[in-house]
Amino acid sequence: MRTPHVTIEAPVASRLPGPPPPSAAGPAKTKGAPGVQSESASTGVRTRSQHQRRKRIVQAAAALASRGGVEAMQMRTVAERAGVALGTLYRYFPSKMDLVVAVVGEEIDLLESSIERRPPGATTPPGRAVDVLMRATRGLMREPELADALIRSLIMAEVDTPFGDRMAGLLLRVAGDGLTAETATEEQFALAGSLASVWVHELLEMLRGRRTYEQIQRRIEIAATRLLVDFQPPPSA
Amino acid sequence: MRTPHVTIEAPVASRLPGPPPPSAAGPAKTKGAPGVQSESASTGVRTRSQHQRRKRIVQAAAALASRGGVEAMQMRTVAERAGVALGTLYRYFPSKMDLVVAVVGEEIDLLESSIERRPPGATTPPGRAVDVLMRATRGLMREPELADALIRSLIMAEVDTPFGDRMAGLLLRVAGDGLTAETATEEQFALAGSLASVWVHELLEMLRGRRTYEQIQRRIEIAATRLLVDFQPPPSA
DNA sequence: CCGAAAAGTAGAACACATTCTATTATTTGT
DNA sequence: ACAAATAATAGAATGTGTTCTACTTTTCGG
Repeated sequence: MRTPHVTIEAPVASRLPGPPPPSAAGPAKTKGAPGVQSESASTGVRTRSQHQRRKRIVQAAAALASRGGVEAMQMRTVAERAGVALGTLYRYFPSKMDLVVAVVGEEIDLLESSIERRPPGATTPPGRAVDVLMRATRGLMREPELADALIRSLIMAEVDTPFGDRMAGLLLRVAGDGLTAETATEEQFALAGSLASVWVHELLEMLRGRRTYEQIQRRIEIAATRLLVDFQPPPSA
Repeated sequence: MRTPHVTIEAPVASRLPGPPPPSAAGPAKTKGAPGVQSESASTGVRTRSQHQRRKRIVQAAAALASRGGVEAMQMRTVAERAGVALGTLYRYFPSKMDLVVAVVGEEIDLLESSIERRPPGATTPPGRAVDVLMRATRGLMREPELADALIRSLIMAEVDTPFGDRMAGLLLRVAGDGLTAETATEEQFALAGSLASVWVHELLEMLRGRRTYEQIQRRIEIAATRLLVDFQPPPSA
């Protein structure tokens, strides 16, 4: 299982071979066509009660993680708090990591809707990117234990981790004023991705107690300024 | 223990409170002068046999990790292969992570001496940085299991992780032609650090099978070009 | 409504990091 | 060289993720 690939293989489509139920922590593969995609079909869910269960599980997990971090989020405890059997929990989330990924997914959803509600106001691409990243930073700082748990686990995750990609996409959108993974050049995409990874790293350093909020801001600004120079707002040119 | 800090406290000097013996997984602080460095004083070791033990342990650990990755590197097995008791192993390395850090330290040492032997030939700062990073990448690729194990563990590590810092320092040296953490500006240091974190991230993606060597190279080049623009070789100006 | 398949449950079982205990070397100060 | 201190050892014990078993409900096609 823990075999690193190194050479890309199949596009890593569906990871879970047999698992029949909902599961599909699969934050998905940037759904081929950005059209619809009823979450019922995608996740292979059957009934509504399964959605309920899944939600209860993720909720319980998040609540526990908000307290003592990943270690407080013990599978037995999560199952108990969610009112499901341990076996069921494992049916929904084949490993603790998958559960963590699901929790993170919700957090990112939150950030994205927050961005939509109140878009970054800065006038330059780097400015907007920094704005978004620092907003995300503050959000995560509110629940240090959870943030710590989530970020680390995500990095460790064997499962498909849309974290970096989603962040990169988000940055692309706000920095490139409407750019998407499709309309951006490969280079721009790479740059957004780089900025995202710098952010993640700084966040980790902060959680380790080796950076203050201000230091992170400074470093993110420095990196963003360099990395996003070519993101001149498309129209004005 | 798993409490993230968020607000910097004491400069996190010595982590191990009481542990009397060797320990000091401390891959050291980029030895001031690249000259000698009797490994006896630095680690606070007592006898020679302890050096032997320590070395045997790290060796056994590395060997095991080269095979099945972190999971093959089980503490019991390491202890056995190294010919020490489990308790002793834990006396030297309070946790598996510490052991991993030690193994990584050796790898980095290897890279550094390789760099010294054959310095990057490129003429631009970004070029030299890319050279070094890709050389490191190739080195790690030779033992994917080990690389995977090491990188992940390092990122997860609660312990002081000189990884990023050492890499940043190394980049600073090769890119800024002789710059050190001391002579560089805070900004340059931050930029080198950013590049290092981008590299680590790309490496992880590769180990996950989501990047090819070529893609990494391309991305590193893109990021390095932007991040190291101000690193103009100091003299020519 | 019936029976098979799928999902859920309770709880035992297993694996591995980490800790603890009792005992036996080794080292060290004098 | 001797006693106290320190290191090492063998191995049991603990904690938590993960797996497995046997059994009960739900769901669903007919």
